[in-house]
Amino acid sequence: MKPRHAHHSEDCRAVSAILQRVGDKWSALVVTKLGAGAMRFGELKAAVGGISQKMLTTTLRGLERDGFVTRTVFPTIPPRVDYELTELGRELLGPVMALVSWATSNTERINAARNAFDDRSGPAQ
Amino acid sequence: MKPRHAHHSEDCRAVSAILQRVGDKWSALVVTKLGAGAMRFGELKAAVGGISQKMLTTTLRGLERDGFVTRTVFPTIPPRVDYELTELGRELLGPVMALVSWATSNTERINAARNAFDDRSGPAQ
DNA sequence: TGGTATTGGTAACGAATGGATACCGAGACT
DNA sequence: AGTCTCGGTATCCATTCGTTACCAATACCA
Repeated sequence: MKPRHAHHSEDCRAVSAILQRVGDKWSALVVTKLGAGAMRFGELKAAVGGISQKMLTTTLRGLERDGFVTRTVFPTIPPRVDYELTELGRELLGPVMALVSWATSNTERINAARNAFDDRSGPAQ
Repeated sequence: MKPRHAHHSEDCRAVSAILQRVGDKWSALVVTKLGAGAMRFGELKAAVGGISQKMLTTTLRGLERDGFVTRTVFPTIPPRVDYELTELGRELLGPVMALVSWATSNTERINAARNAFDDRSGPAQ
C-alpha cells in the first residue's frame, strides 16, 4: 500500500495557518458581517454580539494584516473608524459563506450527535 | 438607515461554535485527510504532519463527539484504531475543501499583504 | 465652569487553551 | 531479558482569551 499523501507538509502548514486566521473564533463571523458592506467599529461589535473590544480590535488587525479588510480612520471627535472588505476579503467571503450556511443548516444534526455522544460517555463516567 | 442585521445573535453563536470546531487549527486538516478514506491514528498523524498525539487525540475526540468521524478500536496488541468520516463528515468535506483550496491558491496573496502590512507598521514602529 | 457621555483603543491581569515531553501497557521479536 | 510497536494519558509550560479599568478629546448640559 503506498502512501496516498506524500510531501504535503508545506501545504498543510500554509492551509492550517490560513484556516487559523479565518477560524479563530471571530474572524469568519466578522468577515460575513462585513460582507453586507462597510461598518464602523461599534456597529460591527453590536452585529457580532458577545465579542469584546479587545478581541474585535485584535481580529480586525489580523484581517487587515492579511489583506482582507481596510481600516479607515476619520479624525473626528469622538473618533470614527470604518472597516470594509477588500477584493481579497470579498473573494474569501464565498467559501466562508458556504461553510457558514452549511453550519447553519446542520446545527441541529451536530447538536444531536453531540448529545448522543455525551449520553454514551458522559453520565456513567 | 435601518440595521441590516437584527436579532441574529443566536445564529452567530451557533455558527461561531461550529466554525471553532472546524477552524480550531487542526480539525479542517484532519477532515480533509480523512476525505481520502479511513485511516488509523499513526497514519493520520503522519499525514497531517506537525501535530502532537495529544492534539490529534483531542481533535479526533471533538470530531467524533460532533458526529463527523467514527472511531473503531481493534483490541489487538499493539492496538489499532481506525478513524473514518461519517455521512455528516463527508457532507462537511465539501465546504471545507472549498475553503482549503481557496486558501491554498491564495497563500501568496495573503503573504504579500502580510509582508506589506509589516513593512508599513513594523520597522518604524 | 465643571461634570458627563461618546468612540475607538490600549494596559494589565487571571483564566483557558495549546503544545512538547515523558510515561504507560502488553505482547512480539531478538 | 531487553526492546520495539501503537494509541493514549499525565504533566508541565507557553500562548492566547477575555474581563476590567483606563485614556484622549470634544460636545452637551447643568
